[in-house]
Amino acid sequence: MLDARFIKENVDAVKEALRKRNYEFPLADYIAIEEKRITVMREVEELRNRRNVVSEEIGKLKRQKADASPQLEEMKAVAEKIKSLDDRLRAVEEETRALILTIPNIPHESVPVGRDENENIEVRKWGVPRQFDFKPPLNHWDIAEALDIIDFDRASKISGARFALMKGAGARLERALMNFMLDTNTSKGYKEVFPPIIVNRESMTGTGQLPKFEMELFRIADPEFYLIPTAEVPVTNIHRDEILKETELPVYYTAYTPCFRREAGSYGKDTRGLIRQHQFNKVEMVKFVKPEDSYAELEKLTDNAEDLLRKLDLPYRVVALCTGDLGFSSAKTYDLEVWLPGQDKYREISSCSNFEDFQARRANIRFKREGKKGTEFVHTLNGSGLAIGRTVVAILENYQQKDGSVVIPEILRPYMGMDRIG
RNA sequence: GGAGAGGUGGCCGAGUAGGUCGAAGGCAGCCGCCUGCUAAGCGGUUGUGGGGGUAAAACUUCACCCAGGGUUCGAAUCCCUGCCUCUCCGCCA
Repeated sequence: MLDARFIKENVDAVKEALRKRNYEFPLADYIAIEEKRITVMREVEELRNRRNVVSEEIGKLKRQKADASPQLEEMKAVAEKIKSLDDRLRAVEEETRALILTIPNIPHESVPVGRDENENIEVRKWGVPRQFDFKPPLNHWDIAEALDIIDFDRASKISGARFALMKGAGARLERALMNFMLDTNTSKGYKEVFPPIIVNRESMTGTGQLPKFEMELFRIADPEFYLIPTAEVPVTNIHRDEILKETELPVYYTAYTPCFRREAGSYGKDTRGLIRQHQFNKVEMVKFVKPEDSYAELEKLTDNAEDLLRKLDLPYRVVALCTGDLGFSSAKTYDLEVWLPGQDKYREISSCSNFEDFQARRANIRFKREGKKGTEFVHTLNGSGLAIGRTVVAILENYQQKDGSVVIPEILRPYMGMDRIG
């Protein structure tokens, strides 16, 4: 959420930001209603002041056993007026809040301007895609089914499309990756947490999934809850409605959680395999930092995610998302894309974002500077480290052998208790 | 699922015959004083958000005693609903 006053004082900048994002928004309507909100608010406050003053008088008169009927008469009218204006104020407030919650974040000045994902900018590349002495390299689902480590058919019997049943070494690989990632992240100062994975509406609003993206979430109807689409939601909301001490910052968390996504509107995409599932595992990193540090922290966060890929010896590239491809809440995002020989292209495996104070304002996460009065919003960041299902895909495809087996990356062997599947 | 108890400021904890309560008192914190160090002692001070105001302050005003409604000229105090916490019983991994 943007600051209401900031919008008013920087109309042109906001307009420009929305335009760069190809985002349609009735900004003029919003500003008009916001001005009305202030006007009505002043009116109500003036009346309330009058009420406070006269009510005190009435109290005094009554204690002196004096007659207060003229004041009582006046206050009756005032009270009525307050009530009706209050109703109006509430309506206007709801309207402004509903609107402001659907305005996306303003892209950072370093974000490349572009229409869609085709205009994202490659920032760097690491590793060299392997040359196979057999052709063509297989898709991960063919590899996995041949090894009997992922069973898509039975998963669809149990649940439906876009679910997977991991078996034997496949299940073990999933668990090994989870542990490897958590161990690596905690060694870099991230505190491990294991949060609830069903959350309330406030938490979803805090990080920006609601109200705009209800269609992408699994919802539990009664009582109302939501399944998290990413650990970002519960972990960022750990500090919702809190005021942190300056000395506590920065705060780093890492969490493994299952994630649940409707994938509405992606019916044709990635229908086979593990790439796009309704349920998948992910290890996430989340940071709460001081505003002046957040862009340096984004670079560090991205490097932490990259380090996982380097340790697994998987070729990848880093892409800076352009303004048209940026997520709703994000001010700047780097995507990490891992090389997939089976698809002959790079595919997203991590997304690292700086939300600046956009989520902090929604979730009311503040901090207090030493010796200064008042509070400020923190900056929040998060990044996948990493999406586990897609890491499995990358390992199967990059480490496949001519005989159909898959070599386990060096660093995972202690976790796997084997150096080869099949 | 059944039966009770409770939710007050950074913390502890007063405050229910409705008015002078943003809220006693204590602790912690901060600023002074004092004590050759430390402790004790003395005085003062210390919430958040919004509006107005200012160069910035000062200042002023509204709201906030879990949340949302209601009663009333006036509510931390009365009524209703919800959420959360705790205790006992049942059930259960």
